[in-house]
Amino acid sequence: MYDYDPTRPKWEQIAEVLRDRISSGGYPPKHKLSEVQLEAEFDVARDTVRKAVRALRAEGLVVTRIGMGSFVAGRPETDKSPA
Amino acid sequence: MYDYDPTRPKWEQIAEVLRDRISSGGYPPKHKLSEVQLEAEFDVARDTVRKAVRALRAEGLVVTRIGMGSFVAGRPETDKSPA
DNA sequence: CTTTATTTGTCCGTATGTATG
DNA sequence: ACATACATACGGACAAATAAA
Repeated sequence: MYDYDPTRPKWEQIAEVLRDRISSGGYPPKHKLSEVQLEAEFDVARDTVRKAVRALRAEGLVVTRIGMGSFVAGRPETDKSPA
Repeated sequence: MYDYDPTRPKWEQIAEVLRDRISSGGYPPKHKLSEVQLEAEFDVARDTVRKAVRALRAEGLVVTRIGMGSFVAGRPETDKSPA
């Protein structure tokens, strides 16, 4: 289980963990971030997970599509799309 | 119960007690200072408790976060934040 | 096309706690 | 002691979008 710092919001701490997984490569581009899955892993309400994901989305680290899910965003420049 | 010195503000005396608990380790870092709880323990109004907490906050002994609560501050040096 | 399942979006309410008046 | 506002956190319910059978 996770040891949450009571002086800071859970969603913020969860966002940090996810941000770290993304930057470390643990969560590669296209990796799916399921709300229900994160809800279970971090043992929090969906509302809390959504706040964390929203933060990452605001940072451009993840993209969300209704009915599909949230995914780790590929780096803006270094995408292998042919010119 | 507490024996308050009538010649001095209650909040000041309460602040002293709390300051002592913090420095003695009775209240370790991250320990929560609930206004409701202190209100009951010291048998004073919430305003009185708030004045005491405000004093400790001004001294940097506690940190307060909106919607979360007031907590004993960790020492400035021993923060686990990397960068 | 319809049904089912999955997932995000949005709204409701409840509870706790701080900030302010 | 009361009321209002805001922030966190939890839980439920339904809608919308997507995909697959």
